[in-house]
Formats: sequence, structure tokens, C-alpha cells
Amino acid sequence: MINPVTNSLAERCRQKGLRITGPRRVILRVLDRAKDHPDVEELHRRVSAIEPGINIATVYRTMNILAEHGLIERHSFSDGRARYEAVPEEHHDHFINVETGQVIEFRSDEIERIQQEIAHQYGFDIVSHRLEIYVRPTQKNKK
Amino acid sequence: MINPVTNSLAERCRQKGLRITGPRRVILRVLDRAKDHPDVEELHRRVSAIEPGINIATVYRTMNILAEHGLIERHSFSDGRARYEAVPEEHHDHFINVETGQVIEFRSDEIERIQQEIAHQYGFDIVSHRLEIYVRPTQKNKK
DNA sequence: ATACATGCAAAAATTTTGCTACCGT
DNA sequence: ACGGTAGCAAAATTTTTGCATGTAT
Repeated sequence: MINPVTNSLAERCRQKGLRITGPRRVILRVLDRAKDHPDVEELHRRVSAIEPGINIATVYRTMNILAEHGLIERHSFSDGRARYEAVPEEHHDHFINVETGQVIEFRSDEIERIQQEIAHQYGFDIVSHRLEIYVRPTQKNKK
Repeated sequence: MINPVTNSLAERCRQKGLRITGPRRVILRVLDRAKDHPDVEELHRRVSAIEPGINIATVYRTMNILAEHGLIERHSFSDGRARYEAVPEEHHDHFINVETGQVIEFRSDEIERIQQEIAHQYGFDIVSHRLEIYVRPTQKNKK
């Protein structure tokens, strides 16, 4: 009963010995608060709204550093650009609604378990995984 | 017992009403034969080896058209560039060996089934999905 | 014949990098 | 003080596009 919910990214950066600078603090805050999966441009927009003058190159560099340290996850989904989210306390997967583009998180212990099983059959240990399910709303209650 | 193994991409293009031009024929052949997941540059290299003079813009355009028609799949894996494969007769997922970068295909009906189940619980029909498991060889028989 | 496809070069979009100055530890 | 970091601009990379010409159907 020690951890409240999640350590903030800033805390986790500190634990890794990364410096918490002004720009970085803002970027980390934006990532902590994001409930979606913004790309670099969107991150930069949000960062700039909090504190103007932070260069987009800094956002790119920070994303690379955070990803190297395993503090954020990089996604691609259907679109081209890279999109990011803070590494969640508990792993989850994603539904992507193809009609709206909306991303919905979900988790299934059964899927997690079976993946382990299959990987072991192939002689592998899982490092990480990524499951994206592209969906549309069930058509039964249509007009 | 009508289909031999798989219809060639060229055949499937024809069925969709896409024109089979010279450059396109070569690109489709390369895709048909590829057992890996080449990016545009690599595709262009292979295409050029068969027939020089085909512009990389044509490869890009063709990939976009084929993807729109659902004839190829676009991946991202860990790296930046988009990578492609002809849509397989039967869907499969991927292991990515993080130590070597090698991509291994696999399939689990159980995983397929559970995904359906979960999607339905959320009120969705599955359009497609993508599962990538990043792995490393099991460590038990180490030196 | 006509709509679609290609080549080429230019442009757009995305990401990285060199360099100097700055700031966190 | 030291070494990582930021800003800025330039460069590198990846992808798209306008346009004139060519070609499959």
C-alpha cells in the first residue's frame, strides 16, 4: 500500500538519473495527463499552450530519450506518425474504431496468458507486445 | 479444390479492376515472392533488380493503392518506415526477435477466438487486427 | 478513346543533428 | 564546474504531388 496510483513520469525520470529541466517538466506533465495517444505535433501544441517557446526538436529528443528508458510507449496505429503514451502501470491493448479513429484501451488476462504460452512453445521469452484490434460498432441495432 | 494455394496479387488486382501495367506487374511479383516484410526502399531495390527504371514514387503510389484495396498489409514494427507484405491467405501474427530483428510469423486460433469474444463484449465487430510480440530466446540453455 | 498509371522533379511532411549557450545537479 | 539539455537552423529521411506523357482496357 505504498504507491498511490502511479509514480509520475518526472519521478521515474529522476530515478533514472534524467535531469528535470523546465521544458522537460512541461512535456512530462503533458504526457502524464494525456488520456489519449498524441503525436509529436500534438504534444508540442499542448506543451506550447502551457509554456510557449519550447522547440519541437526538444519534444522529439525527449520522446526518444523517454522511449529508450522505457518510460513511454511508441505506437503507430494506422496513421504514419509516431504516437506516444506514458507506460501504463498495467499493460493494456487497443481497440481502434475505424469509423471514428477513436482509440479505446482494454485488457484481457486470458490473452496475456495465451501469448506467454505460445511464445514459450516457440522457445521465446516475451519482452513486450502490442495488440491493436481495428473494429466497428456491431451492426445489429442499425436504423 | 479450385484454388491452388493463393491467387497471385496480379490476379486479385485484376479482379478489383486495377490495371496491370509493366511496373505494376514487377512490383506485384516482388510482393508475391517476398517472404519477409520489406520497406519501400527495399521493394524498389528488388524491383529495380528485375527491371531498372521504375521510379520509387511509383512504388509508393502502388503501395498506397494496394493497401486501400486491402491487398497488402502495412506494418511498422519497431522501426520508422512502413513495411509491407501481401495479405496472407490466412491471417497470422508476428514475433519480433529483439536481439536479431528477425520477424517470425505465427498463428493461434485461440487468440483469434478470444479477440472476437472480447470485441463483442465491447460491442464491436473486428475489421482486422495486428499482434506483435517482441521476444528473446529463452535463457535456460545459456553457456 | 479514355481514364488510369508513370516518370520526373519539386514539394511536403516528419525526424534528426551540429553547434553554441544554458541550466540542473 | 561538469555534463547533460535546449534552442535554432540546417539537413536528412520518408512520403506525396503536379504535370506532361504513355498505356491498358
